[in-house]
Amino acid sequence: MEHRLDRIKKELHTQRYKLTPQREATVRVLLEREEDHLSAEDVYLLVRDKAPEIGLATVYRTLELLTELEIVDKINFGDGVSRYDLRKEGAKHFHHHLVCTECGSVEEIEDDLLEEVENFVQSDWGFIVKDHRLTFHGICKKCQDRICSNCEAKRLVAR
Amino acid sequence: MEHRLDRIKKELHTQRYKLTPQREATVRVLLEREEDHLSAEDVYLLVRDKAPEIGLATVYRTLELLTELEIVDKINFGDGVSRYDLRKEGAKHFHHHLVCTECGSVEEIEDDLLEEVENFVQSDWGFIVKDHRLTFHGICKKCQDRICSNCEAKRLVAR
DNA sequence: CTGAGTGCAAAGCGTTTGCATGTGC
DNA sequence: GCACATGCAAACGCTTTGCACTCAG
Repeated sequence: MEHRLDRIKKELHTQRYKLTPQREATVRVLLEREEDHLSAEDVYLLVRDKAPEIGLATVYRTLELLTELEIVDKINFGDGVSRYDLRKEGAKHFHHHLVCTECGSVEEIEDDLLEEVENFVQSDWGFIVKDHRLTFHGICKKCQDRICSNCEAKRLVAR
Repeated sequence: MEHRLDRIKKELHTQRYKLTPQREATVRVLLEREEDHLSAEDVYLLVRDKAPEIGLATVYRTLELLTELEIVDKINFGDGVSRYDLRKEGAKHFHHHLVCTECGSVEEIEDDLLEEVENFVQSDWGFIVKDHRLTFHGICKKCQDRICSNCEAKRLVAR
């Protein structure tokens, strides 16, 4: 954890950006809540616990900066809010998301599911892939159990 | 074309929605510009040519209705605007998109690239997939030729 | 010391909503 | 005729920006 914070600090320094307490607090929040998919507002509220005087605009500016530096990914699940997701260290590709339409929970998939598909797009369409976004919408395990007793069966038959 | 319009009209009728000139004009625009990925504003401007008195709010309401009826898909490429894409008739799945980061052009891929991936998500994660969104960001063929003479070579080596 | 960074409030922008009016069925 | 649909303008929510002030390097 501290290790990753140091890396990010170093990256900021390398790019001639100043290391302000606000920026450090924001990065700390992102590291602590890595599993979540926080909106700017979420981050703002959490950072305020550490640094009460911080402004929402600064959080936006910091998140934009971190996006430019490719330290976080800005993602959008179609609900009108941008969410910010720390990039996994050493990850060659973006992770994918499973968004539950029942409870709104978001799971992450680390596996590289798209290697073949990207090769196809590159060879058959002549499109150089730089980045991708893959999100599945559906029903998570927990909600299946909650709302529907025969979902297990459904799951096996589905598609 | 007329055939698809009739189908949509019938669908509206079946669901007890009124067939107003505004709704018909909006659907016509979507049919005519099927290949584009129009924003609500885009649709509004095009519909206004056919029905000058229409209001932007009506366009939004119509697009929302068509989304509910699964006649169009609301998509979001992360630029802060919702775009509306007519569903292909008889398509079992959503098409995917190639967004060029150079010129902003959007190509569509009809092939079902995700069958295997969805099966994996369903069996290994117990997540019932209802829908997906897949977008690749990168450089389209045209821009490759324009900005970079050795892109052809790059493309073959890439990844 | 100096310019990058900040907080605040105001503005921007896409989208939604309240309400009086209009119109398909 | 009547409920649904529309047009307009105001409201909304997220995000960006202008500006004077602050502080990291």
